[in-house]
Amino acid sequence: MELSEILRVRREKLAELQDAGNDPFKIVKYNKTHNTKQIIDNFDEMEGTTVSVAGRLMSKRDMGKVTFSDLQDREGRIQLYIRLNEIGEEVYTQVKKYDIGDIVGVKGEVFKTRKGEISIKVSEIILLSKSLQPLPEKWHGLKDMDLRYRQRYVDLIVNPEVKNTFIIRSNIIKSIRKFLDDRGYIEVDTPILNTIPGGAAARPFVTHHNTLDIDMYLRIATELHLKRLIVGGLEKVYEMGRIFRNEGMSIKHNPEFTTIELYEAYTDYKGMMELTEQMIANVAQEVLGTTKIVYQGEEIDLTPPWNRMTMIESIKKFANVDFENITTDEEARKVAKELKVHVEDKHTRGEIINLIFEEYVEGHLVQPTFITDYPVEVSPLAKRKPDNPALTERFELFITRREMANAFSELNDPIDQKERFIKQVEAREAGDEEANMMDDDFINALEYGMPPTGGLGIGIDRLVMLLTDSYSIRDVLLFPTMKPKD
RNA sequence: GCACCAUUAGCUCAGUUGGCUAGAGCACCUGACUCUUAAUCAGGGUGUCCGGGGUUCGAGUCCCUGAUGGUGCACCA
Repeated sequence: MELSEILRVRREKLAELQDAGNDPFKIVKYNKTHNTKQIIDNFDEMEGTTVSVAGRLMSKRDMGKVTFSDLQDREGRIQLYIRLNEIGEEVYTQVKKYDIGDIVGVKGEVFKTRKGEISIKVSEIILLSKSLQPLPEKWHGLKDMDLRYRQRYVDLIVNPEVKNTFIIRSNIIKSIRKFLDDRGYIEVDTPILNTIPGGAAARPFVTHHNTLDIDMYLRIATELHLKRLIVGGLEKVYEMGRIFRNEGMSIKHNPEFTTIELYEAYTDYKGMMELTEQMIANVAQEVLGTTKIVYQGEEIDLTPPWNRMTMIESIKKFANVDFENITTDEEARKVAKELKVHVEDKHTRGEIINLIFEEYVEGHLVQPTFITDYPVEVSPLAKRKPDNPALTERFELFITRREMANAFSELNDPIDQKERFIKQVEAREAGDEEANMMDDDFINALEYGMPPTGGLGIGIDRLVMLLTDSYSIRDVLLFPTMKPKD
């Protein structure tokens, strides 16, 4: 295949270097003393000292016998001042052939130009890697979403805010770990390859194990394994990791995404509520330095305590219907019809409450709000409220109209749990592909006795979106799922 | 899954009612320049107009179809 001129020229430059015995790809290391930010931030102490830095050339201003260039490393950029007299004719001729995108190591004195820009007066420069592909244009960057997602490495080179998002993502994750570790939690790893996918209502990815000759499922949640560990006496556990759901993609859904689930013995959903607001506020404070943030133009106040409302109260408030007075499935269906919420004959009162909530309430929940007391029909793993067995000790957290967390007092009654699994299996047999499967071993674990336990799950990607003001989940995933081009 | 929009040079984008050899800026190439910073100055267009059909004397432009992406809806406790 014929290369365009722009690609051909760079390959020729590389071949020339190789022919002259200067193959940049044979260089194995470079000793740098500083990064660009250290020099910029500490200029007063560093002026006049000799440093070595390494990075990518991002621009070039060739003035004949002097060349200015900007070197970019992870922390920032610094200007290079490359003077013929300083480095000699032979090296300077090489420098003239350097391209934007090349990786170099330089040594030189820190100084400030007449125009006041902190720079390095280069005394030694060496090509550490040749770039054979031209970078996108210098002030518009890379805008094509398709290219940005498929070639994230280019996006990261030319769009600084992208790099920043993923540094914040890393800091958020570190901050969460520290928060939980400081409270005596232990981090665990449970299987991603499952023979029974459980802990959530979702369609799994199916794969095959050749030696065992069985189908296996990628996990859709970590819940059931983590609760087994509570049975085992680990008392406080968490797992942060990737889960997989074979469902649609959207601005807030990717087939693989990251959650944290945590379980703590001897507490309940109210304990989880406090932990949730403390943890998220703490993360925001540590990572962003504030608990008052802006998401897509809306101010969000993450300062605890957050709003709390039962699901039935929220429906009363936003749909003007009081389910305290609606006790039968038939009445509930009638109300749904009046509210123009589509329900089927099989739907029960609890399911209808949930459907009305989704239709009428979610869209109002901008500031952090805990919605509590979910119907038992939509909460197959949550403990019933002692004074009302139709409801569960559960909450979901909503911020910016999005579900951010889900938590409950964990159901530890093996007989009740088995009955709820049976109901799920019936739903599955009736065609609901997202209903839970029977997990006999999990029931067995509960039969040994699980202490009263609070459990919590948080969508890490959605939290990162919130804290980095990212519009799409794809903007917080380094390599979002993409369809192959051909 | 449905609808709408997009796809033109390495990148960011123009391209009129269907009309002559498809344009600009950056990048790149040649040359000048020892404090520039969107460096400047002089010269040079490097292209599968997303793919495949069709209409037409003539298609980047119109029609059909496919691909990928974006957005909305649906799906997703």
